[in-house]
Amino acid sequence: MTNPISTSISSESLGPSSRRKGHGRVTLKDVANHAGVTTMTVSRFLRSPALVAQSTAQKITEALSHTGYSPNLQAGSLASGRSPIVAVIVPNMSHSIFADTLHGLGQGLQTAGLQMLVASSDYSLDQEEQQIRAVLGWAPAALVLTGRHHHPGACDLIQQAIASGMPVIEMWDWNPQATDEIGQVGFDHHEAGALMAHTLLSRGYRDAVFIDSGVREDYRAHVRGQGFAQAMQEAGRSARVITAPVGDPVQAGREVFAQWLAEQTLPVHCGMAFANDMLAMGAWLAADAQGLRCPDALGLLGFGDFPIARHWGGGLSSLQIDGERLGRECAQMLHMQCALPSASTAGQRGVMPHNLRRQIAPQLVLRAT
Amino acid sequence: MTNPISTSISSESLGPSSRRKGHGRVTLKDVANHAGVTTMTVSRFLRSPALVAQSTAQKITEALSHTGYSPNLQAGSLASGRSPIVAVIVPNMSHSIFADTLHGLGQGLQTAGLQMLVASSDYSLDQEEQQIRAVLGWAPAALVLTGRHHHPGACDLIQQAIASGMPVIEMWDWNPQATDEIGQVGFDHHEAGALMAHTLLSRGYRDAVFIDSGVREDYRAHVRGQGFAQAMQEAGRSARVITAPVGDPVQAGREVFAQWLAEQTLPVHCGMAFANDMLAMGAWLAADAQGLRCPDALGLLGFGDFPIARHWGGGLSSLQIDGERLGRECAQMLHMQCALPSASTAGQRGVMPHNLRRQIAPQLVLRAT
DNA sequence: TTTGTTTATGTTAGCGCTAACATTATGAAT
DNA sequence: ATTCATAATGTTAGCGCTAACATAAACAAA
Repeated sequence: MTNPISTSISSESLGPSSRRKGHGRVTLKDVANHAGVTTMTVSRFLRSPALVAQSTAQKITEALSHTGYSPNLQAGSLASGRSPIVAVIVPNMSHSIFADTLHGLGQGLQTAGLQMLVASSDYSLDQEEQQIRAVLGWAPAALVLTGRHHHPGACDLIQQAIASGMPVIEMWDWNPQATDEIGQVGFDHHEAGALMAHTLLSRGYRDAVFIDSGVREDYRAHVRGQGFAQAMQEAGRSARVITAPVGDPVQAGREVFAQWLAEQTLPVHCGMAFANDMLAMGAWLAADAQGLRCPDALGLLGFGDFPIARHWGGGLSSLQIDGERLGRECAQMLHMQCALPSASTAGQRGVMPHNLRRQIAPQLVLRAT
Repeated sequence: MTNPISTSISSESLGPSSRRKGHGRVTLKDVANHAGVTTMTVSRFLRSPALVAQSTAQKITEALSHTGYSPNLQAGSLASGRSPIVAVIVPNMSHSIFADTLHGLGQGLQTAGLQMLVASSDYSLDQEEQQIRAVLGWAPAALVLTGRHHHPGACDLIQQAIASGMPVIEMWDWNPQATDEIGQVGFDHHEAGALMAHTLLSRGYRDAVFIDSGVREDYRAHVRGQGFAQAMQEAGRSARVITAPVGDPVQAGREVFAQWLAEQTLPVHCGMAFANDMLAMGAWLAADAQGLRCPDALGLLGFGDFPIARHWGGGLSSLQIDGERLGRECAQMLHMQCALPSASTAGQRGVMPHNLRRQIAPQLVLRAT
């Protein structure tokens, strides 16, 4: 009796010719044996304690702690056809916006006892399809994707998933034409771009440009650029979009600004909208070095409102997206759909009261620039 | 024949009295029926194609694409006792360092066909234990934790996991006394703190303070503070550590600096080391506002070398930790241990050639401050 | 031919759990 | 008592897959 815990051995006698031995873990059977009941009773106790008698419950509780039982979720999910896993695919988890989103999503799911299987597609639709295929193998309770554009093969998988009753959410974007069965948690990037244009114009800049991200696959940034350009055009102004180089975004912002400035005839008085705050910060640095101050000579408007933005050069104006809230909203939407083993909601799966759309409106934050 | 795909129906005739119907997915059986072989042959083909005849392989390939089969990983893992899941627990996934780490880890695992189940403990050891318990239910291929301090209950779980042959890694820290069976990927925070002290002293500051994080549970920051203080003491200087307020770290840096400055008798000439770059940036702002310039009046040394650090006020000096690399190193270490179904490595699990330690040395980056 | 060896597939029995039904105690109503 | 409802537990089968063994076919060696 060196170790009182985990002395239990599965399949009691371990018959001489057992063709397959367990993997050494404590199983329901161990607990049941210890408590003097069947596995079903223990299972029932774990699932809905109200259904077992007080006296039995006590014995089981004792047996559980004595054996140190931890349920095998693979077996449980396989048998019940329900899984506590939510699969999430983001383009990149080190970008602060997606990191925030994952954080919010994770926290939100946790409270519902759901777990998060995460993969990053690295902004590649091909990879995304692979990932979707891989995670669907777990028959997750739900699938959370980033954006509305997917590889055709991925679309098939998504359709199949939806058809089988699995909730699917596209986040960080807004697709009014999406099937009513795909959740949408995000905002319209075209509109966001337009908002940036209008903001700059209303602040008195006669002209404005959009500095787009150099990451070719970041189509949401490009769409903002298009929205920006269209709004400018509709206002009768030039609709210029410049693409920043790839690499360190702050440096890219610096460079693209310097390049742009070289083409200008002084004195400059222009609005600049950026695909993200980092680019804006870089531009601010380059401008500041040239003695160009905001908001007189220039109006800089970033995107994302990263935590440092408020502290940058007296305050960088930006379009704030609350990534964490976005994640939490996804989680909340899933709470309603993944109705866990709450016997009441049995029957139909994926009870979606049609409010599968949550618009997370960007918040305009005007500061010194 | 409206839909050529997924016309297959499991358990062929769906006998009149089948007590349990499948969940509607395409199963191995469907593929096997279509190809005219048994499920075992299909399974074998998927696992090690070399073992089935050319002609059969072709029929199976055809059947696979015709049915759109996607394996049920729950069932597979349950039957084989192997799981492609790696469970990862971080304190917070929105902090850029951990986000970078997750990114690196995710990318690294992906290449090995491993998937990542992520949970964040929110810097709470209690929550961490819960999470560990939850993820262990999936009998993951490995467990990756952050830091070397855990709840006693968690330690039991970890020991049990190790005993059952599961690779466990503690990252972002360095515990020379750890069991040889717990992987260590990180660095010694005490030493890192000492390095910060020595750096400031060698730059000519006669005195220096450490600004600690206000997050009580961020013990790694506190340990750096202790290392800093001890090194200062050993150098015969004052060993002052000040704790910043909680909340927006940049703001906290501002405030803590202002407070500190109020206690000084001018002119100031002091080194300051910070628990992270954000705090340092805040202090820089407050100092700059007072006309105190670096490196003459002050020597600021951040920690983490966040991407903006190089652009902050002409360049913020910092101790760089490559979070992404840290994650990749973890992944690489796991590659070796989670030897996937490569028949050759059968037999013992967790073949660890004792090199379960990877020191990720912080890199000193000296800039303007 | 017999025997052995290899190659390709099939059979059986489970992995650990839970849905669905079956059964037995327990008490209340007739 | 008899009947019926309810509460508490047990039985059986099977989720979809794979390990381990068994078999059959093909060919070489004796």
